[in-house]
Amino acid sequence: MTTLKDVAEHTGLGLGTVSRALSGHPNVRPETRRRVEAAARKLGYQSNGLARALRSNRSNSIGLIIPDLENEFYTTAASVVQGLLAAEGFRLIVSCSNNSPEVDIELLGTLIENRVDGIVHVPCTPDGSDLVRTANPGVPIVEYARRSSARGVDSVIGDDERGSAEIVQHLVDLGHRNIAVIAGPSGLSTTTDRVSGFEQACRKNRLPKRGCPVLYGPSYDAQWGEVATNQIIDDHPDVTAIFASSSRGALGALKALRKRSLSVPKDISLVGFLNPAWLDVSEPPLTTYELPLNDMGDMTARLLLDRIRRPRTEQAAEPQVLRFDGRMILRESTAPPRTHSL
Amino acid sequence: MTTLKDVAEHTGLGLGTVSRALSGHPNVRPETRRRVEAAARKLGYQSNGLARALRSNRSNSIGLIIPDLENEFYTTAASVVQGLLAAEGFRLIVSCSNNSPEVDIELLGTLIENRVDGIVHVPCTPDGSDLVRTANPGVPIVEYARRSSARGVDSVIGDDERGSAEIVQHLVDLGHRNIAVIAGPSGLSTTTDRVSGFEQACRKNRLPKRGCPVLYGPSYDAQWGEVATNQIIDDHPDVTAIFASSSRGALGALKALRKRSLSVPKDISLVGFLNPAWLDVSEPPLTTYELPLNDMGDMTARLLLDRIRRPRTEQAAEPQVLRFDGRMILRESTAPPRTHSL
DNA sequence: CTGAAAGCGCTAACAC
DNA sequence: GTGTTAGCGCTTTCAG
Repeated sequence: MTTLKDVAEHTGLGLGTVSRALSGHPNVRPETRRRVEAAARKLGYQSNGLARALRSNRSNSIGLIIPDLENEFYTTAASVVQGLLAAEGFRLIVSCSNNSPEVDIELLGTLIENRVDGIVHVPCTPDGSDLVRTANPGVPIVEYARRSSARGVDSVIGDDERGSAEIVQHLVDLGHRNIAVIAGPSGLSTTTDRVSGFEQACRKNRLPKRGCPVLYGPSYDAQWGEVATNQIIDDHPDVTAIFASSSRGALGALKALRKRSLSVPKDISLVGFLNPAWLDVSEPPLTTYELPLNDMGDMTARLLLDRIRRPRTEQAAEPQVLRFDGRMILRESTAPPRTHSL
Repeated sequence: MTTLKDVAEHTGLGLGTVSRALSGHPNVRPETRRRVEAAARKLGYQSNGLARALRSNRSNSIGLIIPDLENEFYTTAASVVQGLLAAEGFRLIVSCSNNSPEVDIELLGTLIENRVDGIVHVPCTPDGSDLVRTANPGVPIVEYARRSSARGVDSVIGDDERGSAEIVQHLVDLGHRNIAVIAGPSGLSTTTDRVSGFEQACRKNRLPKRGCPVLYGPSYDAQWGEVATNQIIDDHPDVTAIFASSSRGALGALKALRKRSLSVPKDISLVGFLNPAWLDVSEPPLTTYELPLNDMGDMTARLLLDRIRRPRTEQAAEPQVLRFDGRMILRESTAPPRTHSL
């Protein structure tokens, strides 16, 4: 592979000059720059980013850790963040923890090892980015979607609590008093917040506590949604409405209900959470709570860039928590509770 | 940040020994290794991957360029590939070209600059990875899903042609003779292959050429699916079945049909292509052609690893083209052609 | 404006 | 087994 040195020798110029010419440094005669560029092109020169990053101590890359590459909730964020960062000259290194805390830690380590300039992190554990944060106070980290107890870390999250409360209230308004929630893994802030919103609404409306089961699961995926739904139908025959607190969970619930030939909303009402593209061509179209994912991704990228670029002294000492409101989307999956038995 | 040198000084050992101890080199006394490890932990040492990669000329990272981060077709591949590579000690750098040839080229350049050990590429143009290939004959590249004219590049693709032909044949068997296809951007091999399969089936069954319009579009996304569907209904009233040749296209078609209150399959039959998770909870569940994405992703990763690890001389001189067969999934979106007018 | 020189942090040869 | 040394390819002083 041709190096800067090769170009220097080829042009008879010094290494420094060639470097400056190629990196757009002002103090270079236009004529010289042209010569260098011509030689570089001719020799097929490709600058070595590793060497540059090592020397200049800036890698121009940002790490992103999401728990699931096949969940639109996270890939939307990835997409938005990558778009914005690319425009600012940063590369995005996307990695996926599969919701495993061990992998998560390991990935954080690798990112640090590769000297990324900043990290967007969807933590898989309550203490989240803490380990890395303490080991490495230098790298700016923004937590996305879920927040953790890590200190000195900004976060951009949706107002899950309020969203949950709102959507449950809608069910109550229709007359439901026995509502089940398909929750995610306990310990994640999203789960906690969504369940908390649910319980808040229950309390406010004096719903019977034991008539409103909360099913914590191993993940947010469709399979768990399916299992949980079957469990609800089997073990809680009084339940007339299900709140699937994630998009994949809703998908699973839909599948389970369909397999059992239960009609939504005639036999049972179903609401989702989040609004993936397919949710309004489902049978039936699902009532849900939409979060402004584009704005959230946008803000995540901006916040991180700001942390990277502004000297620390200028910045707010306290980490920021930016919470985004969503809105309910009424579709056709809810109705007053059934009067017949299943 | 603490460096190897710091650890060396702290332990009173030489730089080389410390390096060996930490990288698991056999020739180190266990006792010494323990001491080094303790010191490293105590000082919060984080090895610098950039320096290692620069020196050892191996970055342990693989680049992946996909055209769309929000399309499950590609993210599934990303997920599978990343899983396999992670197990082998490689990092995956995911980037997204947004189907823009310029961005695509640029991303390839960045990957090369950062000295990735290999590249998985979904090309956005007919000549694909060619530019980089010629500029940089050293880096192994595997093209995924779409193949290009680039020389010396392996590819792993689905048998789009046969899949198309099969699914169109199903429509013909039901009695349809006026079938429209919502195709993607012309020039992509997937588009070409799918259209070619379609035309093959048309010819074989002597369908009227001008009664079977092919709508090429700007992208594979849902919006184009919607636009195309409207166009078909408006401009081709004889069409009784639509072949949406991508998953997002099918989603758009479904939305358009729903908006016009056309019933599938009573008014019009609709088949999709590929089988995202939500496709069987849609209204109606869509008949489609499923590709073995997991196997394809798996093979992509293996092929690339092999190219990276095996000396070039041992390898097949000719680039390989691995074509994967899929299978039709019959659901409820097709029926004999309508006998009424719309 | 340009050249020379000093490293960034690490690995790999080579001596001991 | 361990220490020493020479760079990987680049940026960035510092002189001129």
